[in-house]
Amino acid sequence: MRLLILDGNSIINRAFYGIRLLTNKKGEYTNAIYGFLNILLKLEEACKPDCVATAFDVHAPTFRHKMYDEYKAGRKPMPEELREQMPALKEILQSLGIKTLEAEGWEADDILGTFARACRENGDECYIATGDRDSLQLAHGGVRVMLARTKMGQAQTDIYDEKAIMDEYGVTPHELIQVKALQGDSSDNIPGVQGVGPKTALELIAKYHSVEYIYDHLDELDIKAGTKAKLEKDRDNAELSLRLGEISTDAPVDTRLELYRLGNTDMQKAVSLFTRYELFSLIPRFELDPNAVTLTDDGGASEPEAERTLTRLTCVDADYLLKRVRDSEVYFYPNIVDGTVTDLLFAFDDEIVVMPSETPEYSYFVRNFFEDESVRKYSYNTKELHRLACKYGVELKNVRGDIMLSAYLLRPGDSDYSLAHLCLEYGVRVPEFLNTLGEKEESVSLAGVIKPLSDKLSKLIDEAEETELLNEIELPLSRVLAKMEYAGVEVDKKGIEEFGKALGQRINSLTAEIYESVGYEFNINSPKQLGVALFEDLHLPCKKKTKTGYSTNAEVLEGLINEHPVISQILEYRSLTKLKSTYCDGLLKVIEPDGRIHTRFNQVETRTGRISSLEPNLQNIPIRTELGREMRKFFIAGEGKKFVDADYSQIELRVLADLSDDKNMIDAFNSGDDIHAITASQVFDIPLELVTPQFRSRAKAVNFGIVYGIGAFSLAKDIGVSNGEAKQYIENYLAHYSGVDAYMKRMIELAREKGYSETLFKRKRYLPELSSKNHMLRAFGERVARNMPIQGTAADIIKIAMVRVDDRLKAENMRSRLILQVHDELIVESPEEEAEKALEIVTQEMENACKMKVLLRADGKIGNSWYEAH
DNA sequence: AAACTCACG
DNA sequence: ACGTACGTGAGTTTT
Repeated sequence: MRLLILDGNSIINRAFYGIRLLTNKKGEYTNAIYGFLNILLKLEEACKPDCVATAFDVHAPTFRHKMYDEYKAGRKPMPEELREQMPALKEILQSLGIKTLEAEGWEADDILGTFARACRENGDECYIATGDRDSLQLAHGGVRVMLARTKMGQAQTDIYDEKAIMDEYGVTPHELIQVKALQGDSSDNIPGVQGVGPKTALELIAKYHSVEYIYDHLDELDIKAGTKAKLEKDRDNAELSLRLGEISTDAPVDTRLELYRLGNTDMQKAVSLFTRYELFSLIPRFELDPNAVTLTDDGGASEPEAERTLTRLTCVDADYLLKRVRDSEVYFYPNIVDGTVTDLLFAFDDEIVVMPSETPEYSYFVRNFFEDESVRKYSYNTKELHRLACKYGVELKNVRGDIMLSAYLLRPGDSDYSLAHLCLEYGVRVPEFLNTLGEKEESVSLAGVIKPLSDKLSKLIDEAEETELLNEIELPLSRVLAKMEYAGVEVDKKGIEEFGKALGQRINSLTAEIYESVGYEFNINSPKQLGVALFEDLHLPCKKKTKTGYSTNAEVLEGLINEHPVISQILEYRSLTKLKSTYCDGLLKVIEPDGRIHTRFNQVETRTGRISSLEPNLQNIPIRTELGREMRKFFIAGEGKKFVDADYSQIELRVLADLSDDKNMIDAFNSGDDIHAITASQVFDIPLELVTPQFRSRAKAVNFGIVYGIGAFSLAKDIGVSNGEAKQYIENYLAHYSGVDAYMKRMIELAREKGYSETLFKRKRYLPELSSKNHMLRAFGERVARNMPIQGTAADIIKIAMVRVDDRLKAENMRSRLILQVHDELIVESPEEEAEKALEIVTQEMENACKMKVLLRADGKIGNSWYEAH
């Protein structure tokens, strides 16, 4: 038989420090559990054991004293975030049928040693898994030690047997104890011989094999006088160390291997624990069957749902299917391959009807089905369906539900909204479907979950009071976004190419100048090489470090600008290469055959409710520097058209004024537009007419800071004043805008009570961080509790505006089209003769999207390019 | 895959 | 005593 036995404490420690802190939605830490189970899988895969056991330390009551010594010796006590995870891990291991072994007064490695001896004596194979090199001494007589390492987040194991240890250390495993007795180990309180390090110790043992022999023959041996003296002086310590360093082999544990055989998984318990700790990706890897259990809404488990048998039917008669869905609620799943919708699969009770994209009638069916207003449609990822509708020149009408959008509203921090994953999270059974060849057909199974998931999620959305948000904002928005993606934006390809070429030339000459300044050639793009060049070879003062080396970011470099001429060359190099690679080369790669760029808007990405743009990201096209801004000249309106661009003026601050109901701030907005100047006048107590640009800009920074959940330190850094001064600014601010002060406090309190923050439109963000024992995390949660309602409400408002602009353009039969959104800015491409009217519509709908205590102002402009229009 | 840097609101 | 503002996506290098 083959046994795998783990040093639980050692492995969970590696896991904890190797993976960043993770929590489930209740705020329970899970990173060490996740990491441990990951390593366990790797180990099982590597040695294919018949039996598995895990050993944990249990210290005797006298441990307290030892702990104090250890603490003094520099060993850190187990952090609270890790301690909390231990009981959960043990429970999970038990549910997987893996016994956990503990013996009071014994350490885990003594238990490992005991099993190693038992296996040796009984002729069983033994694999010992640990992160601690001390256990290498056990690797003899057929016992192997697997050293677990977490290298860059990846679990890795190295297997050591007797030979591998000889090869690496030049001594036998048992002799490693002798080596350690001489060199000592401060973290284990093993004194060793003062002044003898690993090198000398290894040398001595390789030559003489044991501490005893060395001391018995000390006079005769050929050892350097200095070393001899040290050995003589610490003889007692060496002998004590020998006893301390040897792992026991007689811990009181039951070593009968048949007790530890794999295969006694408590499926229900395991699945519900994996679900509770949200270890979804591990469920299939541990070969757990998510259908073994049905989770009740409160997180408990009940008897599994009955197996459903699906029948698959390929539709051969489009009219028949059209008739069958008329006047009813229809649940269907679009199969998406390479980003485009192919087949549509309709779920009727337990019959799935497939409309394959290859059928001649597909196009006829799609047009009629999409436009049929009598069908109440429930599906998944409706934005893709709306895009398909654009392609066919029709509209997808009467969409009542989108599982992806509902799932996003319920848990906006998740990163995986695939149907399979949602079924795990919400405990929906995935019916299996095998075709006539006996192969699984995933798309059929997924079609089968559309209705049960829709039902479950819509109930939860209702309970969260997010039904209106879903129906009035997100669902209609998905259609608008699809149309924007479909329309795309025209770019001047030649212009970008030439700009890129010019940048390339300047980059080349800068590169040469930088090599000249530094004195040799290196990769300027490598922060590592650049750090060496600046801070070692040029001896520039290093002010900040990252966790891997020198920090070379723009802020650091700007601080060094007077130290050396190469700094400004590097800064220019950085800004030019960024422009060239991300914007010129990057955009050229994604121009489609129609000469336009079709970005994709992600509606289910941000935790605050904003949308994001990807492949390419058109929400971060340069504007802050003049050269970067040039890029915007290449985004142009089509032939005979204009860009109509409108952006909200200070929407987040206006939202804050409204939400906080701060009389002073509301008055400020209603009395004039220059909010930053008014703030400066109030915070710095100067008459409005006397506010200098410098004070205005400081006030602006304070305004931003307030929205972000400000700290004095960061504000000070941002505007270059002392810490105390920044603190004074914030205090003055909150004294003048006392409504804001009270509001911020209320937001944190409310979020702590409810466990989430929410926007005016009830969009929620869950904040387990607020109940964290970690100060940093909790402080972060508090900043988010202040920021999310503001950023999120602003996001909700522009979404409403987008839907209304789209509706108006349609209602007025216009050919103008919304094409881009950049958080507080909307861009419409408009036939020249419609531009003025489009401008009026956009600004009007933006300003009236939401009735607030202050006016929402939108400024608009018309131009031939994005550069001109913004 | 992670770290670093930097573009935007 | 600690580390330091909210929200994103992409290119490059390094492990």
